[in-house]
Amino acid sequence: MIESEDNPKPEGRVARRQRRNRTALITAARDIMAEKGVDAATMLEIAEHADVGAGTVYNYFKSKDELAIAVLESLMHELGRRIEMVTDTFDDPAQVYAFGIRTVLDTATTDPRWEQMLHRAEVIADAMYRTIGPFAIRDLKNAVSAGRFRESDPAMIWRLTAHTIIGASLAVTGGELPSDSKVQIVARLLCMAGSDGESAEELAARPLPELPPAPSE
Amino acid sequence: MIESEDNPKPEGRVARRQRRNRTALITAARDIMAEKGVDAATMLEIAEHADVGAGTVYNYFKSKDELAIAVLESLMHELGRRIEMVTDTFDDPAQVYAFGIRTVLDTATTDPRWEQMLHRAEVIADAMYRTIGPFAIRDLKNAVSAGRFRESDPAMIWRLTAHTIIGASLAVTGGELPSDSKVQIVARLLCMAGSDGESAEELAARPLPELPPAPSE
DNA sequence: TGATGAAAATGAATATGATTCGTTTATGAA
DNA sequence: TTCATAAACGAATCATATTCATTTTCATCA
Repeated sequence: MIESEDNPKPEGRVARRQRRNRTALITAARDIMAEKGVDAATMLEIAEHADVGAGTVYNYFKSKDELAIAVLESLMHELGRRIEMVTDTFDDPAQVYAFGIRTVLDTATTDPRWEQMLHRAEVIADAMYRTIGPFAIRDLKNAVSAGRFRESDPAMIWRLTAHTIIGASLAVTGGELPSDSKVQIVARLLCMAGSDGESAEELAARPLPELPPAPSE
Repeated sequence: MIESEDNPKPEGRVARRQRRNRTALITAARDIMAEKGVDAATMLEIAEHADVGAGTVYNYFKSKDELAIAVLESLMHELGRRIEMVTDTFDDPAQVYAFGIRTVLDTATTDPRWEQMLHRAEVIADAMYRTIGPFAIRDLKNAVSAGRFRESDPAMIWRLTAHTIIGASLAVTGGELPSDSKVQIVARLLCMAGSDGESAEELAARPLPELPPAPSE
């Protein structure tokens, strides 16, 4: 029964299970919250999906809110990774942005829950393209390499990108999103850089939405 | 006791009380939600502030969520009104934007609840100014008068502005805002155009934050 | 002026779901 | 093998959104 030689570190197995549990919880919460929204996702459902007891969740996260933040963190991290792939693949970062906007808009026009909010979506989206789109993220990478950012942490740049898209998306839907959809939106934004297994070549082959010409300066 | 001659419409008094109740509820909810956030604001507390019974709220709003949306709607309306004042007063719409960013940043560095999220705020804010700020809203008014927007409803433009600021604010705070702070943020953005009674002259006299030079195209 | 019924208000009761906590189980060291 | 500690557990607690049977308000009209 003695198996200590398998564990060079004394806390090996415990640490491993803890990491597994934490990851499983975030994954389960991410799936459920992205599907139904943060409010509708119950802690019991999340615990069951992660195969732990209801009380165990609170050994890893102080509250549901803290868990939701961890989920958002994880989504943002993944989003950053994928945006990186896209910007490595495409020349014009503005296209990345357009891609994101279009993805959100497509989702919104498809999802019946958003339908009623979107009677003016086409018109507003067009306005958004024309004003924010071409400007906000254009030459994002160039701005970074030209040292226009003082902050060296690239994660901040992805945050900036993602959250600006979220802000713009709220404008698309008239600001009447269900109040807890932040996680849902970010989860959907992941589509913008394709699925996880997709190669850079496949990404490059994806059809991009047309970007209206930038207003002349 | 007959007072029918005071009421040209038969439902005069009822309609008046209904309007008063609805307004009182939105006002109470707005105060409490802006103070503590949507989640922490309880329906009972809101009802008590509005001087109605707990059940009465549900005669006016189907759910807490619907009430929160009405509150956001009301805040956005007020915000639009005030942005209009500011844009009428100042020549450069970019300054309006900078004003908004600075207000959010000031609030965030002052409010102890946000303190821990803001260790990188100064650096990030600078990056935000330099990338989004000068571009996103620059010549907003000119864009409108040049017919660059197809949508004629000016409310959409204020939405776009406000929500972009919200998105950018999220970037400022690293995206780690309490999950239900949307109403809080909009409420604070109201400061950006000064208090309700402030005149256009007083607004013009307010010190504006410096706007970094726009990156050359 | 008082009676009448529909609309609105009420708050006690219900339902849901986050969180706590006393108990049980698993783990690593001695 | 035994012990001490840490983690897991889920039933019980608690907070609060929502419902609903009852009461109150009020415009109408005899």
